[in-house]
Amino acid sequence: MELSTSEENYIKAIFKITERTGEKVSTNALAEEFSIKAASVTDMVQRLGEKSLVHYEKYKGVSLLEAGESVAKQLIRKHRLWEVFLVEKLNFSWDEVHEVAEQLEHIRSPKLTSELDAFLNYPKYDPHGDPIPDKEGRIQARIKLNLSKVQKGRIAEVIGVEESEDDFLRFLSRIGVQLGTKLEVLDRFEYDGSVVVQVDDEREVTLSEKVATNLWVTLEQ
Amino acid sequence: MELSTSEENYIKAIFKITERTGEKVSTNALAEEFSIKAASVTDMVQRLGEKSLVHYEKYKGVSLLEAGESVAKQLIRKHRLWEVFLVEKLNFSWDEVHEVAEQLEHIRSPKLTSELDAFLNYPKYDPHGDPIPDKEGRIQARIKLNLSKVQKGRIAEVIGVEESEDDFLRFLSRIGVQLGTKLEVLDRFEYDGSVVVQVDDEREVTLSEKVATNLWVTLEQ
DNA sequence: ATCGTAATTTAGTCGCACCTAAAAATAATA
DNA sequence: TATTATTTTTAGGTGCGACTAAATTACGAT
Repeated sequence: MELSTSEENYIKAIFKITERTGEKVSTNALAEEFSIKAASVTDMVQRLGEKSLVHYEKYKGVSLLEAGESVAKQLIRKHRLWEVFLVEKLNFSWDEVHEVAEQLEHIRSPKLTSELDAFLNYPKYDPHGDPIPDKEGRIQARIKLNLSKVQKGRIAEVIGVEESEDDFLRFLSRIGVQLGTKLEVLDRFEYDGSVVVQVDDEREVTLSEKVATNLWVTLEQ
Repeated sequence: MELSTSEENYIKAIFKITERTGEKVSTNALAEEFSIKAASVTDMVQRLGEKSLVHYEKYKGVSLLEAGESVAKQLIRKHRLWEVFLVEKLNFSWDEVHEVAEQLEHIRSPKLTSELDAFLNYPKYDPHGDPIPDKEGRIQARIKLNLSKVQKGRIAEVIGVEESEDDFLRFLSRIGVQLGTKLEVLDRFEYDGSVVVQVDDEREVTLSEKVATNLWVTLEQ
């Protein structure tokens, strides 16, 4: 079935909000997401319901049916593959990619997607550390958390940043932190939120709370 | 000014048809191009006229104004850059690229275009041998003609193919012909349209009329 | 359990990009 | 030149995806 860009965006948003809240998605939540009016959302979700992409009951919110879920996963796959491409091949920084990837994800061409995947060497995660669904929509989940939440003694691997201002990225490169870097949390100071870490079993560095909350990591084991 | 994909497509088509015919473009010609009705075209060219992208007079056809021409050239630039990308990096063959490039050319991101250009090493021509406009829309013209039209004694450089069936591409690679190959026309047989060429100052090969008309070349000097 | 507020839907409108049918202008031909 | 044929435009209509205003439903507090 051929979907419009708008329809695709609704489906992706429903997926995203469901993932976050676990609940059926309200018209208001979608209206909020797109900065449009709830009445417009009602229109659209009714149409998506007729196409059997979502389950919709008046006043009770909307959830994805299987067909819709598969559409959402393909979109996320394309979005994240393009993000990898933009960062690795075209010198985009982590926070410049989103807007362009929003456009690129709607390009229709199975060959384009699979060849891009191969060209990028079948990446498993995007530059923000989020997993890239495979052709069948399967997602390699891993727990993604803030460095500021990691307990003393644990070893964490850097998988992304929250916001990537130039200045912050320069700071990271100066202390030798990049994607894949292992950080052992040696100590945490609750009173100012700072953390002492050992970078790649070598240097010891103290990171401010701001830095720590900007770093996405995953735990070893 | 933000243009819709449709508006962009009209502008590109007007540019293309003007280039081919040299005349003002008729509503019918555009209707033909998009397989839609002339009445719909009238609607659109009126809107484009109000936006000062085209010059339009009732019953007299339409032509691009400067603003429109610049839009057209940027679209052609993006289209051809993407074609190079698809062929060189993603293993698309020369005749698979058009449809996807039609979609990709509408992506809005100046950074994407300029970085892609750099990533591809500032190509001057696309896989069909057509020139890629630079950032300012300037086009490096070169005369593109069929190998079947080249006079005896002249040296021609292969710059593209018309249709690229797998079988034809395999044949080319077998006789050592690829983009950039120099062909000296040793002889031409008018009665069956075949041509005898010397490939890269080495092998001598006879090409059928069908092969010769499928090869786009440019002349030395 | 009821009442008031917040959330949601319905009804009607608008621009875009197409359509059909009919009218008008232009071009071709006798 | 007059008539016919073709091209183009106008007028009015449709679905999409947004809107506003008004009606309806659901929910939280008393």
